[in-house]
Amino acid sequence: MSRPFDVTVIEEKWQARWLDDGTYEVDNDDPRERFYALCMYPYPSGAAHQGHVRNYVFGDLVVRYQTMLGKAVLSPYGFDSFGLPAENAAIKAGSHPRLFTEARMHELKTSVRRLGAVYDWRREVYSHDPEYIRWSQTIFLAFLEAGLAYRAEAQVNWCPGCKTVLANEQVLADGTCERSGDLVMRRLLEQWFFKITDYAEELLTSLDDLEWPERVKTMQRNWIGRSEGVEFDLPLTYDPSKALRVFTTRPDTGFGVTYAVVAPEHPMLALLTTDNERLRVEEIVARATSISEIERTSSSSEGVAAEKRGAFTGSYVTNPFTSERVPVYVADYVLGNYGTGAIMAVPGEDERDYEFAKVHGLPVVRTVQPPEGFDGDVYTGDGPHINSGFLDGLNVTEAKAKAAEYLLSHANGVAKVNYRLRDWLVSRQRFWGCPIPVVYCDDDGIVPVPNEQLPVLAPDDVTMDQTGQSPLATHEGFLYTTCPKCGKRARRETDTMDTFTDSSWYYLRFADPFTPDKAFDPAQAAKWMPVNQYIGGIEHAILHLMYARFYLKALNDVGLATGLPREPFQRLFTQGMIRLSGSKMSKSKGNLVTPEAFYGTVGADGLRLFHLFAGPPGDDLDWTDQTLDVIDGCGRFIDRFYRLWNHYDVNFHDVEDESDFAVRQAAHRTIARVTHDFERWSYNTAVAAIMELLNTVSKAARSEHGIAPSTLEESLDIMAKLLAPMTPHITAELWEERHPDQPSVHLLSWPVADPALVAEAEVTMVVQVNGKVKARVLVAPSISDDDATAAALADADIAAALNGATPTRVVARPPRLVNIIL
RNA sequence: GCCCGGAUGGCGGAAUCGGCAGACGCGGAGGCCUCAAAAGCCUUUACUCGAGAGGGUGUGUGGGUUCGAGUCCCACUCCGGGCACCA
Repeated sequence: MSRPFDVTVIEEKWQARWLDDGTYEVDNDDPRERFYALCMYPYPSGAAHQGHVRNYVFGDLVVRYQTMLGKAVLSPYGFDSFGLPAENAAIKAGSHPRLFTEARMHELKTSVRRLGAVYDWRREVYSHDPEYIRWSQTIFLAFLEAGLAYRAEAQVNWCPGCKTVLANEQVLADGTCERSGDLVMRRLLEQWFFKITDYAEELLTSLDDLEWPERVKTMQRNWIGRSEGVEFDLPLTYDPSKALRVFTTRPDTGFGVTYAVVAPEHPMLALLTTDNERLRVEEIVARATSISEIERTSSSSEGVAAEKRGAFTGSYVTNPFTSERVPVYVADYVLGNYGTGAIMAVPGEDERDYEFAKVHGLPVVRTVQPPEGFDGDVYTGDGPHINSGFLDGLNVTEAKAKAAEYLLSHANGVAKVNYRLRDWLVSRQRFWGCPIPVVYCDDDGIVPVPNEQLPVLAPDDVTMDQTGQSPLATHEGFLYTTCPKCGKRARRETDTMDTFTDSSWYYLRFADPFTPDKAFDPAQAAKWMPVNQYIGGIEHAILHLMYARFYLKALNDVGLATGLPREPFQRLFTQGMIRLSGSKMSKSKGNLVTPEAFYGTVGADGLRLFHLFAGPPGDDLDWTDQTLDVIDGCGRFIDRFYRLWNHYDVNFHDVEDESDFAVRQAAHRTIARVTHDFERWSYNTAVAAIMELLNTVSKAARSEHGIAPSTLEESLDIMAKLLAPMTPHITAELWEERHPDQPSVHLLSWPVADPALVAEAEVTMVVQVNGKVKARVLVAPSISDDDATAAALADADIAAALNGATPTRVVARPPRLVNIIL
């Protein structure tokens, strides 16, 4: 498309200007009201794609808009620069991940600048910066000292092909390794954990006060998975001094317990297993621990080898409700790391127990009377209890309370809250991450690396080969060191931290990136925290956002964030994904439409306007055949604005008259609309409002009657200001041409609508007869019910529609509507 | 299976508090300008009956509440997402 101006020259001029002038640099002692706007820490995967563009267009609009509102806006940028893709690329190319990463960082930085997004680049941070590593390690050691970091054995994802542990995200939905395609195994390994479960309750309850999308909050609530129940003892029949401890949320179904189950990992399993049953039990345990998680969890749905999923242990326990003995089974459908790792099984009221009972021929007792007509096998709803002794007749809620009370006094029962949330496994057997700063000494055990020896950096002279093992584990210079306590030879930890640790505190370093002697000065960070507006993709709804919340709470508790809020992100906006013919647009799918394709035609401004206009920011965006036409339309709009600005085809009259008043009203009402739309994240309607205004002003200016110069100038200035956060380049350029004596449009105040012009002298009131619109009359906005009714009945069209009939009722809702009922 | 979210013209979408359904844009149709084209500008565009004036229908389906429902309530269908043996 041909443009009436040189888009590339203008855009590059202003991008250089903003950067060189430090227009969006902001100091911590800035006296203005503060606003912290932040887009999620990006992984540097190369030049920006449309997903990035969408993210940064919204972010940049917030930054520029809040600046025009007179605030000191913190807008930092940095890179989540550790991670697997760089490591894999380096292995493939036989080079160092740093080279690959820094090249990608450069590309991404160049392309966000080309988009016109503005940042305080002095504050740039990136995860693999030795300084950043130092503070990441300091935080780890503070957690270690506080007992929030600990080492334990854990079942992890093990890829036999790569001979390494994988993160959950690296395991595909079918249970195979994303890289080698091997079936991922479970393995018991010593790993580092963060005690996020200590914060389960706070992470859950403080969600309530966050201005986050309900969807994200719900996902986090589900992930935390709070459930209230009772933990109690099932005494062993052959030795009642010993007991199997179980957790249940349905103590009311206790009379229906016909067996008990322990997880294959349960510590009492050996004790429970009798010689006769040992072989079969060991089979179950071997299978459960060696097969993939997917295989273990999917076999029930497919009914594959159902009888192999569990076996009788040979022992019995006593049901405290009935005093009857029930068999104890081992089964893989009970998890070792939730609750007590053992359950009471109630096949009458639990689907999973029923499935198992059916296969193993165990009795089913129903304890809740299902409603009439219920024909299922398992009833989990409410109803009066039956077959339940002292609980008979009670509903579920009543019976739960009474049964819990009974267990408290008869079975060492205790009310208990369990969470689905697990501790955060942070060890990664990877090279391209932040090294975990501890050493292992034969005499002193786990010894933290002392502060003055930080950061612990991975050596550069490594060969990234295809063995799949981290080169740290075999690099003798790195591996062997001296124990900080006793001075003897000791081994370094060769695992690195999950990269989610880096993105859990970067927003704090952004607030105070210059402090040389600590991760951040809480007093400085407190000036900006919490982030006023956080913007990112819905795909981080659980992991990143949960981890970052945990970090700030933990940093508070270990004394590194004293005086800071406990929640990092007050408002969150999650933008929709870009889809191309139904699937997510991504580099790996090779279906990218790069932003570069548009810079020479509609420019960054046109592309930005498209992303704002295309639909609600939170909705997914379908990239279709029509999309290119819409993008052209956005460029066309900018051209029309440019031409009107330059008085192309405009007729003038000298003195302002009624037509000018109408134009001015439209302009001021648009200020009100756009401002309101910005506040409620409705950018598509804000763009539509400005388009409407341009149509109105153009029409007036091109009419034979023409427009007063003062009216045109006022309207154009208003439009330029309203457009400034959306299409920053062209508005800056035009403003400079017209107002060379003034500061840049971006440094001016956001326009305020004149209330006198927003107010309406007359409004259109709809008159209906039996709910159908029959006439429209002009009335004063403040008209009374009676006057509105009178005005409606006086209308000629209404008189005709009534045709002499007498209304049975008139509903007057002035000034919008009067409805006459016959 | 459970939990969220959604369904409006040919398309993306608008309707903020229960009150004119379809703003704005894309696409289409017709026209102006031009030797011609591109660009630009103007008109028109939910469906349907009608030459027209005008009428009827219409927000996934079926009910309900109300003077009035895209909006609220009940039941359902389809689509998208999250979680998925968490006892």
